[in-house]
Amino acid sequence: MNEDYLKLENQLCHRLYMASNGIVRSYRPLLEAIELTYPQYVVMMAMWEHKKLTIAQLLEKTAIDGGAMTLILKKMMAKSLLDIVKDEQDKRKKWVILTPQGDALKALALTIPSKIRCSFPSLTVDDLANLTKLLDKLLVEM
Amino acid sequence: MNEDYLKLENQLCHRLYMASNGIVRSYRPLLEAIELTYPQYVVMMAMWEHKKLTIAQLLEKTAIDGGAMTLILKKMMAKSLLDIVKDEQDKRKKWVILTPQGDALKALALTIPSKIRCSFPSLTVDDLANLTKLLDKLLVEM
DNA sequence: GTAATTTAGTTTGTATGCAAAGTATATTGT
DNA sequence: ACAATATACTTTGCATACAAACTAAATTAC
Repeated sequence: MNEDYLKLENQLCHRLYMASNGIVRSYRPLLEAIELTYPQYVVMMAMWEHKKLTIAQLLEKTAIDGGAMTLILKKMMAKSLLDIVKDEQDKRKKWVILTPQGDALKALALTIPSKIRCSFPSLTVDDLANLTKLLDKLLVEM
Repeated sequence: MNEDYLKLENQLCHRLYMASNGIVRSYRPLLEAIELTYPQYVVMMAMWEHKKLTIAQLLEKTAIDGGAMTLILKKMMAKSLLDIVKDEQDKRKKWVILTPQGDALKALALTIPSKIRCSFPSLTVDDLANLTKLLDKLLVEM
């Protein structure tokens, strides 16, 4: 119960908090160019890959909050990136469907990952792999 | 420019996003017991260590947004955890000062770090050290 | 020594995370 | 069949991140 345990400098959570905010900050200028916020970009990545998902599946894949998702999907539908249609069998379900415009946006996003990668030159490929592995180990316990 | 680069599964940013939200989520029940939000806890950790900081110093140490900080400090002052006083020399500056009540709260927070640690048993001490090192490497480039 | 700039902090507007409550539909138990 | 429960999603209220605009005070430039 050393009181150093409460020093900010010793908090993994604070590093994660700063790193997550910082990463999103570094995406922002790139995403502004294609008029997406970071969570909207996360939704688009899921949709580019799967083309069609229920809202529940999208929530599970993106880990975005459900309440926020409703608003995010509304905005993205208003921009014609997605369509949302009710399931005929189970009327509680809704399908999110990638539109041709949404799919076309992928071409403009393709350069983003490498640009971001270039913002962190000191991190080696090994560093990134290790960080990924450690974060996955953390994430499975949540 | 492989299109796998846009798969959610391959995004470090998304892992950071989920890990940061998840960690804050795991602190929430512990912090509710002492009526603090996570950013308020971060402010308190800085104040427990330094007792007295200008708002600018607090912003620098916590990496909390300036606009958000104004509101956070107002709430914490309302709870008598902190006082805020203007600097006599430089009237732009304000000092944030830990109150005795704020200092006393530290005793109730002392058990938090070890409780959080216990939520992640699969992460070894080495894992935590490595994660810290890698996040620091990322953070210096921001 | 006054204008221009910088610094410290606040305010405003938008987007999100989250809990809790609410709505509608489907499933289960009996 | 019908009541109780569970599932899918939305809404509401609060806390925060962030950019941009703003105020006030200090510093710099000339």
